[in-house]
Amino acid sequence: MTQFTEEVLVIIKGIPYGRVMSYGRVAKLAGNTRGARQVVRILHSMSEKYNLPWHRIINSKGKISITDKRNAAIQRELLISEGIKVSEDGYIDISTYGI
DNA sequence: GTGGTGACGGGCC
DNA sequence: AGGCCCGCCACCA
Repeated sequence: MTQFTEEVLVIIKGIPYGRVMSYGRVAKLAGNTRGARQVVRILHSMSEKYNLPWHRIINSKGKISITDKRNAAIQRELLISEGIKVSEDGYIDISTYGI
């Protein structure tokens, strides 16, 4: 467990209800501007056991970036259930819901 | 050691 | 917006 990883966990858990943040943004706040891919890894491996709001993480274009159709649909549902508007192809208005 | 692989980002059309 | 390209970096076979 590196320092960066801990920071990422704290930041992600700190994203308020109804807001979203991009991978790169999280990485930057955690202290590594180029750590977006590492954030992805952390989400993949720890989102379940650490109970992370992984659905509040989207890419810099404001779109759900998950390749797995199944999980992408789940993320969309979770966001909508938080009052966030998500278009059918997975776009979120980042200027409204972004941090 | 080594090469392929992403739930990515940014720059440039 | 969206496509293409390249840089990045931990992970895994």
